[in-house]
Amino acid sequence: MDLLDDLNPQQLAAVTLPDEPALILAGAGSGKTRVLTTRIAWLIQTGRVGPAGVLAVTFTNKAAREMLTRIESMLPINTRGMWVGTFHGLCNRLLRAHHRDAGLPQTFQILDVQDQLSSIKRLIKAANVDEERCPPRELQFFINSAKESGRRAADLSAGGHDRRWIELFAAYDAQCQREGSVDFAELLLRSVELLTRQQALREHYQERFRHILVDEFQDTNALQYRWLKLLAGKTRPIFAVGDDDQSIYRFRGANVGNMSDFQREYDVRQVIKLEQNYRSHGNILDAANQLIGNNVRRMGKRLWTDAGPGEKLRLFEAGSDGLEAAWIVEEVRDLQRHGARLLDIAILYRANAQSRVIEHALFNSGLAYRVYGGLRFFERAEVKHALAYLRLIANSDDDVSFARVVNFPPRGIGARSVEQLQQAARAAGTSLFGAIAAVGGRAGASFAQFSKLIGELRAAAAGQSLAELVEETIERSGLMAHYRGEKDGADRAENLAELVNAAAGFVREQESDTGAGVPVAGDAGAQPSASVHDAALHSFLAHAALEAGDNQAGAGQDALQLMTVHAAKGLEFDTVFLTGLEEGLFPHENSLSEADGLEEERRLMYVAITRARRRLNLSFAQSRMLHGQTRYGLRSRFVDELPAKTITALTPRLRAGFATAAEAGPYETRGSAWRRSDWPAGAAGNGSGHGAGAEQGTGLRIGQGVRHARFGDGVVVRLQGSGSDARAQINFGAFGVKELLLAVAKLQTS
DNA sequence: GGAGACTGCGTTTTT
DNA sequence: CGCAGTCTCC
Repeated sequence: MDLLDDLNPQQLAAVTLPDEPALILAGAGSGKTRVLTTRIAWLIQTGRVGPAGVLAVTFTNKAAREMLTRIESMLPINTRGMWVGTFHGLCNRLLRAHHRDAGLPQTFQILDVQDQLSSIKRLIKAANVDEERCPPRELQFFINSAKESGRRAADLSAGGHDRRWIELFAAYDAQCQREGSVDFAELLLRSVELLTRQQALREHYQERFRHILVDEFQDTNALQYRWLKLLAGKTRPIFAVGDDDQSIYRFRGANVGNMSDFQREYDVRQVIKLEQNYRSHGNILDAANQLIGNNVRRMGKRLWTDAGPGEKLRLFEAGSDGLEAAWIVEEVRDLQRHGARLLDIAILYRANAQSRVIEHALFNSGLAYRVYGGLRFFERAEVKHALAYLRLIANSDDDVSFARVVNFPPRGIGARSVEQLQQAARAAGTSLFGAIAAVGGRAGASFAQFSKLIGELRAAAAGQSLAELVEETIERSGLMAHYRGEKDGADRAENLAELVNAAAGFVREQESDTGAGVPVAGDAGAQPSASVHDAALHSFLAHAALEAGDNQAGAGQDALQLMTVHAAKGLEFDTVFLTGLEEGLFPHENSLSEADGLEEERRLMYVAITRARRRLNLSFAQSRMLHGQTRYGLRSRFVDELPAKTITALTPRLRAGFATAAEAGPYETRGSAWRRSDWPAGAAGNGSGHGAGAEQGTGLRIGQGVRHARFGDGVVVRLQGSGSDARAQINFGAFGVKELLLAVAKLQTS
């Protein structure tokens, strides 16, 4: 059977496991996705299950798509009946099909994080609560945490929580219910409640889904686990794939404990470990294994490869963050000279703020780069504005959207008018839109005009394609004209135009197949939708909320890949630069006070290391500009946890640094081959201007040795100001650290 | 209603 | 330092 060709024994065992609960511990690069998809294909091919009996859950849309693509390439079957998607996408599908039983309008809107926040802000204002006493973000976190642990306001006791918060939680849920909107956590909670309450429905799905497969199981939260258990019932096997060593989302509610709970609760007989790694060379894996071995709470796993040791890891100590960036530029150029593509090189960091210095250096060097993790397409303000109009067309009671665009583009409806309308709405118990008739005067006339616009767009929609509706909406709402008239609005206007394309593309995809996250008629208990166009619009809006879209265009271009370690999870690169390996930054200082915080940081480091296929470059800086001031960091403890024999330490020509000599503690350099550093002329200047303040023009840089007539030999630890105000802090050892005005002080460089 | 000053804040973030 | 969100004044 060619499906099973080339699987290693453990993979084969996992793929062909009998129908029983299974836990697959899949190490980084061990062929996890392959096992998951081959398992599905094998189950179908051997007739153990039909496509409609498969439920496969992932966390990201990308992973879900990848899974579908692979299955389709393995089997000549229609994946239409299969439920493959994200937790949220599948919940959306479930709730659309059974909206009545779930107590929702069929047209319920999905609130993304921003929508939810503005909804909460509106609520706080309406309840006359002081935002100081109740920060919206904190309330949002409170509500989401509660929901993700399966609790509603009624389930919370006042003890421990502020009673006001619980009241606001209840009021928020009531507001969402009234407006027909559902936040991300609600999608899950509503589904869990629906399945818990409706026995017949639950049994229907338990009967239907004969095999349930879960990806990245270590990232599931309490509610998602409950959801899985409800669908599996007592009989259906769950095939859970995960890696406890790659659990890095605890701060978002993920509970690694689900893995051992699952093992216990389902009496999993055999945990299959996938430990053969097909990604990285030996030295990289040795480093990863030794590092993660320092974690106490593990299920236990050791990656190995038959690819040979490969290159050693390289460790670079930079004088400053700017110099670290300059070094990366040099190294990248070197790799390029040896034929490497930029696309295969990643620069990773712990926190987004670190990217700026690196971007600066890359920009000046002319190297192409792409930063992941910014605003995504459907999260952009202009796109959200357009979507708000579309949502109003779909459901005029959507107050979130109403408030967002009633005066955007500006049409003379101010805060006072909106307040007036809000009062009228509250008095009459209607939505904002529904209260328009109750407002008189000039404000009333403005509102009526807005209402007319929405009504006309809705009427026109009946005879239009989705793309035409989108286009007409952005034109007649005035959005397009607004951005065209703005001096920096060209990009935004372009994004609006792109939204029309996105709508057209979406419809095309719908027609060719039925992807996850789309309401499907024909499921048990499904209620037919009102009209074809309505359905298309609603699907599109759900799609926009559930899939934020690509980070940016140009993904395939040959450019360096910059991202946080979190964002790199699941990806791999020939060469990885892992930067900012300093105490306080990685591991992050905030994590040290949390229980299990250090272990999670170490798992993060483990994820970072295992991204590299051939080359892994580690770096840290003696000084780093953070929050407007220079900080001196020590080398990360994680660096010292790596096996010395896998590392080559590099050094810049001038290593006499303040941090090194006086503060860095045990600083012997390990590894053997010291590299004769070949700084390009002016490299120090390159990294300046940004990281280390006034390096430029002073002829000095951090870490440089200098001689003063009175204080003797010293080391530059900080530079600030420029021109005649340029000053340097210099450590003169016995004389202490002095701040000198460079225009005055006579310094000799040494 | 909107541009420009002012303040406060600063891990990570699949949906 | 750089930004996002708020405030103030026209």
